[in-house]
Amino acid sequence: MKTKSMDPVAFAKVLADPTRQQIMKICCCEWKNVNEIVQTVNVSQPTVSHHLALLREAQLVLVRDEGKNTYYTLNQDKMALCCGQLISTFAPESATAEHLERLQASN
Amino acid sequence: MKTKSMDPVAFAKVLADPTRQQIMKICCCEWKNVNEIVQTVNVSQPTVSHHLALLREAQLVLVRDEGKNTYYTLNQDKMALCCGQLISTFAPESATAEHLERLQASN
DNA sequence: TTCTTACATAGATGGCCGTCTATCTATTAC
DNA sequence: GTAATAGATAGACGGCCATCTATGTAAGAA
Repeated sequence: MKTKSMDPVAFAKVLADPTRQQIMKICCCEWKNVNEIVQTVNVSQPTVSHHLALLREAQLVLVRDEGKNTYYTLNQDKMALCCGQLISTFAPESATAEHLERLQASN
Repeated sequence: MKTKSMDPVAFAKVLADPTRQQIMKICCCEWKNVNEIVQTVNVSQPTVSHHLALLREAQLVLVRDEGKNTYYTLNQDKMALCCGQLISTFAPESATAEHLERLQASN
């Protein structure tokens, strides 16, 4: 599956919540099931499920079902792509943007 | 003045509005006064001033007073810095993150 | 001074969203 | 089968925020 970009406003809205960013950090670089996430954050299980649903719709997490458990991990490629889009839109003259441009051209 | 980073949640909250992103695009790479911005977006002048105040507090715009007029431009360095922070936090294993790391190390 | 233009501020309002409790579904164990 | 556990869904509620109108302030023009 090819990773596509998304509307920068929608992307920012997904990031604009402390609980959601906490969840994203928890399942960054590793797979976590819902209970593991619930035990770390300070909100109820339905609230965590709600946030995970938003992240899933935005394709910012990858999901894997395994028996009774559902495992989530952060979709880093999508994150990098969306952040790159922010930079090329809102910091096109920065050194960072030039660097990413070169990186993209070398593909 | 040295550009500092900021809380990623606060950063995302500022970006999480279509009118605000529109304003940011308008004054990206050039200085615009408030009336020029008002004439482009579809909201009232006080609403534009409100958004500009938020962007100013977040130091995502630079301000220049000139007689009756107030000119704004997008702070691209701050944008690049905050986006870089997002990448290193939420996409640390991506190729993009590695490249930015090298870029930062070469300073 | 008076008027006008540029912009900011104050206060009100309506809608969105993060949270909760309650419940439902599905899978495994007994 | 029943029970228990994992997770999702539904509905309600409260707070935050984007927007508006009205007004304030400051700077140039007449």
